[in-house]
Amino acid sequence: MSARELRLYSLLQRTAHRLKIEADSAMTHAGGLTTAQAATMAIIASEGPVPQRLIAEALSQRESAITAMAARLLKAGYIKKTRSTDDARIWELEATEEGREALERMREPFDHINAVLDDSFKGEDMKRLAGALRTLLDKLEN
Amino acid sequence: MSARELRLYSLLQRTAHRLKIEADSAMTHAGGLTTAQAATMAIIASEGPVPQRLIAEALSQRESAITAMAARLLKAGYIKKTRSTDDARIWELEATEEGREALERMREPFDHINAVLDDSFKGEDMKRLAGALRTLLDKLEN
DNA sequence: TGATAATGCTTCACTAGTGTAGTAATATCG
DNA sequence: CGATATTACTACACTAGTGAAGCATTATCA
Repeated sequence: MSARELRLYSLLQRTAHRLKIEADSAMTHAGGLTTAQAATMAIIASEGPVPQRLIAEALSQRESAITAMAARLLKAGYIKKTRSTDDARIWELEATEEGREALERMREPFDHINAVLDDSFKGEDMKRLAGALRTLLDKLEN
Repeated sequence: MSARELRLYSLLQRTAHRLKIEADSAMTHAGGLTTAQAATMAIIASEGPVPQRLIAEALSQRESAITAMAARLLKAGYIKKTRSTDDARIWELEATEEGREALERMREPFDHINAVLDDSFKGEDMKRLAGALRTLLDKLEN
């Protein structure tokens, strides 16, 4: 079976897209963050004060995407930006108390998404799927 | 192993995102279409004159997304829109000769993407991955 | 040390999607 | 038959990303 026959590319894209919609719906319903914002906040909250470049790397995105995202999170009052004292080119992002609370509210809807996933394929299959995705991602990131 | 432990959600999103970038790069290099445009064109070209609603369904998208995409494809001269004679609410989309040619040019870059996929996991693994994704997608679409 | 390169971020125009609120056109039903 | 609901699409404001060009700041090296 080839990727072409299985239409693997479009299957992957469509599944990721639908899953994102499901997650966004659960999250905006719980109030506060979108999935993209939650992904960014999760890094900022756990990694302490973190330069934008590292966030871009962690999310496989461009720095310009983080500039825009940081502006939205800043406007919402979820993060604060401060210049690094070591290197004046670097902006460090840090979560505010409000940001941490918003992220905390996302725990439940995110559990829902994980439940959908856990429900779809159990144990060995799940591990194999994760392994396959990781292999592919590593290949794509060289 | 749970979805949470494996960070399956973010792994899936990130992999889909990176793969899309790879595909878009190959396709725009070959000239003409983006992956999103190619996906839409593929349906229009094979399905003959097709109402926008059906394209939205096939791609798991909203109709407003198809309105916008159709406008871009129309502007590029790749499709034509005609009112259905049966039902005056329906716009039917059809590929122009130029559109078919552009789609044809995407065959090679798309083969490249499939090669990356075929290269990442062979035979049984591939089939299992496709099966897992399909299961999940079906569940999400109810 | 001083010119040049590299780095971190921003800006801009663009694609691509959601979701909500519309507008015609068609279907349905008392 | 006419009121009402449904359908197919559009318009709009928004999020979220790319990619290229540009601007300070820091690093590198002849």
